[in-house]
Amino acid sequence: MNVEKKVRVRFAPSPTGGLHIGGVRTALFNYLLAKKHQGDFILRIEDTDQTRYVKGAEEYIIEALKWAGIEPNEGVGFGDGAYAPYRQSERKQLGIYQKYAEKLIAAGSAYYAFDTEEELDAMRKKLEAAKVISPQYNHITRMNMRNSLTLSGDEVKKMLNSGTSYVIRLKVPRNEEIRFLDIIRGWMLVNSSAIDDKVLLKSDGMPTYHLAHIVDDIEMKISHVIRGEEWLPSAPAHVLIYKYLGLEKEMPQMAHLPLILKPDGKGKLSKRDTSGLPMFPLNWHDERTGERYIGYREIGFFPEAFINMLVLLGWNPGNNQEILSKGEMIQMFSLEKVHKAGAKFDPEKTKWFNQQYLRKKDKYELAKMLEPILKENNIDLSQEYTAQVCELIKEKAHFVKDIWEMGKYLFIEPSVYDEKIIQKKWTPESKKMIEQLLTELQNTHPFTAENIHHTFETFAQQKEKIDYPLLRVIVTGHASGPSLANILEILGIQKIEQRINNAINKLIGV
RNA sequence: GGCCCGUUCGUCUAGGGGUUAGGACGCAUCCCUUUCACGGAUGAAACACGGGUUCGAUUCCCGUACGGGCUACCA
Repeated sequence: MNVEKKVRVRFAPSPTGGLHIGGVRTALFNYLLAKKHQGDFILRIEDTDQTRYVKGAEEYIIEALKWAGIEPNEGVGFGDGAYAPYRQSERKQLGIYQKYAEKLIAAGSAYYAFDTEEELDAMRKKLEAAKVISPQYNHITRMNMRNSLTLSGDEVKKMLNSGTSYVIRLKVPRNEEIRFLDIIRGWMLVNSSAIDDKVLLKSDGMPTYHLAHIVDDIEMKISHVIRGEEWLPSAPAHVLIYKYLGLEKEMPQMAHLPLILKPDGKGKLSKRDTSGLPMFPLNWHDERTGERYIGYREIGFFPEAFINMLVLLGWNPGNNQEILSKGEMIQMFSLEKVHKAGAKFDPEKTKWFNQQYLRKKDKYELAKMLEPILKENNIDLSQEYTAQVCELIKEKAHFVKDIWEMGKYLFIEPSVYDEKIIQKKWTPESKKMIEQLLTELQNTHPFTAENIHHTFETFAQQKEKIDYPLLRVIVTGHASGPSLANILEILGIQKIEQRINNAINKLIGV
């Protein structure tokens, strides 16, 4: 390992849709490694497949990274560094990839192939019919195809000049051991015979991922390639390309992250998964397909909780700490501690993380976050009042919106009353008890939870037993909730009076 | 099918040749609380299987099973 080399990592998504949480985790791990080593974190857009380009995806990726707090310091949307442009379609215009592809051809490590789609199809069908175990364009089959290895030099020249459509393929050798080190998995050993002659440059002049990412990683001086495990099978081909380019020494270190798996069932997490929590950081609307997906931001996740949950999917700090600030993550992060096995996504635990962060929030902070919901419901109360409600309800909530849902009765007078309690507890005598108690409450000064509690006690001692569940239902409508004295304190005596009177009027006929 | 990767409680994981195999989520019971929640306590719950290596394997090696990934002019 070259210790002199500055850590430069990149997140390189293709703009083919909304960034799903697996992608965010990959970005996060890249970010953490960069920050830990005071390195650079780059966003590169890999838009080499024009047929799959989705409008808005790039903006989505940028916004998602910003929201999650894992911002690149270089690249598309984050300011050009010394290696612009950072969009592969733009880099293609500069002829960067063509140059490398031709270099490989000149070295005899790649070749032109003129086969049409139909010819390729026919070849595969033929191989399948012949029960060839893995039908692919490789060191054997290429000799039966139309390419610069089988055609004469003159023919090739003629076809090239006449504008015949072609691709450039990697000439993968027969029976050669390819070895490389993966930081997470250790040494990998693969025989080249298992690798096909990958297309490097497509007929539209665009590079494939295989060529493009290597060229860019080299030119952008990337030190570590951190990507998902789905890339592991093609990594040996990539090693070969570095070698043929004479860039073995400059090859970045590799780290293949374990996949995030579906919570139930099998397979890797997909955007369509409906296990209860979103698969996207932000709302995503695909204009082309019309599909809509909700995001973590929109259902009320805190970005800190979101990345905390993600970082622990496949990594842990080596102790029992689970709530980690971004600073702590950076400090403790290391690729060596990344797990090898895939991690099943657990929605329950994910919610728990948000709950932990919610509890740590200050009541005024929460009140501010609750404001939009209150506004929506035309509720206009002082911030102090809202803050008190937040303080009281937050222990029960997972999300800010839970405070609204669970504490609604603190904002709005109840119109319905828990039926079970009413049926069981409400009697003509209840009215008297409640009214007497109200009088005592009116004489409670100052109107604090402590004094209210004291009023209850003396009332119960000197007058009669208090039916707490009934009182609670009359004031809040609900059979359960936080301490009644606390609720009463927040509501204040005026609201209590009003609620009790209204409730009695409604219930009297029951 | 072929190639590659993986396998510790239901889930996320710690650990690692000799441990009562630890923590967290979830679950259950109890305590606290006039209720729910929070908090506290307790409990049920795991080294996939078979062979080696070894005095001793959950830990190392090899197989098998199972799971996953890849197998495009997609990334």
